[in-house]
Amino acid sequence: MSDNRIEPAADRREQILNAAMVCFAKRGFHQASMHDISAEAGISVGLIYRYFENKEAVISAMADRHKSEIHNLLERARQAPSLLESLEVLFTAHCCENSPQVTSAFVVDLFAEAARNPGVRLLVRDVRKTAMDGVTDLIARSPEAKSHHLTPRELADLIFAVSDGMLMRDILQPPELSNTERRTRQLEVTRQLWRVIFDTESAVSYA
Amino acid sequence: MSDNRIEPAADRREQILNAAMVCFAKRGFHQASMHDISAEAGISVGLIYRYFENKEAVISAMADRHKSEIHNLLERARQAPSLLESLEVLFTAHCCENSPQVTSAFVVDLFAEAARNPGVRLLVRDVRKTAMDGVTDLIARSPEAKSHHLTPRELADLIFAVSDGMLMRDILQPPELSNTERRTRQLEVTRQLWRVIFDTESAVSYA
Amino acid sequence: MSDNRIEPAADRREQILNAAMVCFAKRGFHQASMHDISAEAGISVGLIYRYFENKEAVISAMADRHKSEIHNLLERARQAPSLLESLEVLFTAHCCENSPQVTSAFVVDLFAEAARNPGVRLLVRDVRKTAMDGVTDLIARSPEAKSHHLTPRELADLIFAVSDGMLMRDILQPPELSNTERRTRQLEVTRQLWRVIFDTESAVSYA
Amino acid sequence: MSDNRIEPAADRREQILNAAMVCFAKRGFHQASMHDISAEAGISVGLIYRYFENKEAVISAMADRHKSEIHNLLERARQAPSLLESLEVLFTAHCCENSPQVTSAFVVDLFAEAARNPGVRLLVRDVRKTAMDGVTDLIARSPEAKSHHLTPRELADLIFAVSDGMLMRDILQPPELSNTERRTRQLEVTRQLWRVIFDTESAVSYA
DNA sequence: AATGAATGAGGCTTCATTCAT
DNA sequence: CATGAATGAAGCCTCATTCAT
Repeated sequence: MSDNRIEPAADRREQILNAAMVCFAKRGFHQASMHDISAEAGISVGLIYRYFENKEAVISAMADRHKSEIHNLLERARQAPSLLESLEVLFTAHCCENSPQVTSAFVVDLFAEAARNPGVRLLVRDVRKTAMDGVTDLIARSPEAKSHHLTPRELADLIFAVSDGMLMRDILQPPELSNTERRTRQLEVTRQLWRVIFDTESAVSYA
Repeated sequence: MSDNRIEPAADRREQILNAAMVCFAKRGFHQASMHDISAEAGISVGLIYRYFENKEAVISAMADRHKSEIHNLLERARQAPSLLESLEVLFTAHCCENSPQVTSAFVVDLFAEAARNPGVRLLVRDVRKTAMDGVTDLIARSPEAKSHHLTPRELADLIFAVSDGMLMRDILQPPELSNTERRTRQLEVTRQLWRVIFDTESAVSYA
Repeated sequence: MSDNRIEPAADRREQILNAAMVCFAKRGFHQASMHDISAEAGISVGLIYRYFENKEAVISAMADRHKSEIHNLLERARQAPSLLESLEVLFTAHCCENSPQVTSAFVVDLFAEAARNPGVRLLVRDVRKTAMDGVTDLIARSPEAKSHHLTPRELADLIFAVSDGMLMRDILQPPELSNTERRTRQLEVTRQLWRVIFDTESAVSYA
Repeated sequence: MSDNRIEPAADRREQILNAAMVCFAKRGFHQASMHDISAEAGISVGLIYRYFENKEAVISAMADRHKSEIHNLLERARQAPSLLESLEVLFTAHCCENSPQVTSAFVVDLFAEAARNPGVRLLVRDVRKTAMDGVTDLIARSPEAKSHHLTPRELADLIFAVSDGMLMRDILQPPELSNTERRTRQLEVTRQLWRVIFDTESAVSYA
């Protein structure tokens, strides 16, 4: 009565997408071959075509998974006890093997793809919008932001820019760096952003 | 006595790199074929190989051009009359057809390539370091930053993150958007960042 | 229940190698294109690469087949009732469509390749050594050679030199010559060699 | 009054052919590129086409040079004081840097080419005929062969076969072997051939 | 006479995709 | 459902040859 027989088709799709994610992160969308993916998944090439119309469809499905992963991330962020902790969740997801869909290399590739592929662009745009709305809401509800002279939306804009920028920064790290180390570095910037946005000392220093 | 015969070899390289930039921005490094590039440059495929050992070498040369373009950008930023204006130069270079080497799509592709290609990674890392040092210096010399509670380096970190993040955001814009419009949007964020970092009102609001 | 399904993979390799042999003999290793081979084999180009890593590997496999063909030849020679008949087997193998791996043009190309390609050189050297040992043994066991003033090894040296030389001679024959005719000419030389080495009349004439 | 200005055109041809010989011996006819040859000759590619219609013509000219080299060789052999010494000259020409046109690798390539290229085949056939006639004559005039039970032509056939066979054998030698060493090995076989053909002891042993 | 930039056909190889089993 | 052999278009690169200078 193992639960991997409940929805075999869906499972297969997952299995393939997991393998594809490994390959895409390792080699990039267009450098990873269907054979790479089938080998990583331990199945035959032909089987992939039973579950996905073509390679493009795998990429799209991947982007879809990214979308739902971002949703989860947002949910986790929402449940954090404070806004700072929410931000820390958002900013370090790509240093966490639980969220392989947020790997820096993958996300950057996703954007590169979005730049040429209208379908992916729409999808990513949609993801960003949802995420942005979520974070705006998060901020709006946080006591710290109440009296800030920037609107919640403006703050969310900034926060997302920094988050994306850190993804790109992460790519330049030596690949042998551990997740924990990379996480530490990302947290430093998070805290700086925090202080810049909310720290009252900035006021004092100008007094 | 036309001036297109002064340095034929160097000119050819430039011509090829210009064409390559167009193709890379349009289709991505690995999706652009050598034939695409030769056609865009109006020459034969074989000729490219007189000037570049292989496609990889074209990509590297491209990354090199990006490096010097960033140097120029930094110089221009340095000459701006105020720190805010420096930042505006830095943040809008990719909305300007004078700087095709800073096109958002190209830069994102460059990072995607850096994620797998150690040679490109080192180069991009080097570019970032130089640029970061330049901006840190810029900040250190600006009166506004003197009494800031974040160090110039920390501020530069933030500024770069935002700058990179905005590149990624730029990619999601509809492609038909004009440079001016895109520029306007980028400037909004720049100003928000500025206010967050330096605006004294933030202090007041906490009073 | 046709017997062409027994060992599909091995059969494919054979099929490809057979086609390659035809092409190599007709045009030479480096003049024969992969397309030529695929066309001769009646398959697609890509399929060759499922069975051989690259063209070099096809050449090597070809050299390997030559090796085993030479082994067979030696075996046949060993089973001949007399040394003379053994030599006739050895000297006329290249005039026989049963042994396409000993075609003169192919063997000469193999040596030409051996001159530049260390891998092939080692392989051919190995083949020669084995063959030489076999022939030396053949001679040592023959009654005619017992009292010869040259050692079996020295005789084998000579015999091989003549055999190789006849391959080269064979190349200069008009291509329209039939196998039987070419065979006849080769046998003449074989018999001359025989008489020179073993004929007692040579003694008489000096008496 | 330097003599390299008497026939500039002829000199250029020689210079090119010398370079071509180096390249052909090193890489083979079809693996050597026109650029290789021009670089070896220290001239431009285009210049080769002023002296030769195309690559094929260079190969043919090369074969022609081989022909005259063989003529010279024959002349030298003819002037040797004894038949044995004539044979030694003939059998070791390819171990001598004075005769680069008889390099083993080159000659084998020439035969490989002759197998597909009718023009080259005719030429090589012609060379062999002349050489064969020369050697037949040499033998006919030598006292040793007078009373031999094989005709001079038959002996020449054998001698040529051995000579060619030794060329092929030479190819398998390790490339680092010096000319002197290779020469020594070739002479051993020459002497064995000699003893087999002419040594009276062969008679005695059968007595 | 000499150069070498330029061309483009053609070679090797890969890979998305199909289909018989 | 699953396999993997098979296809062939397309990509990278080389090289014989030409031609403006």
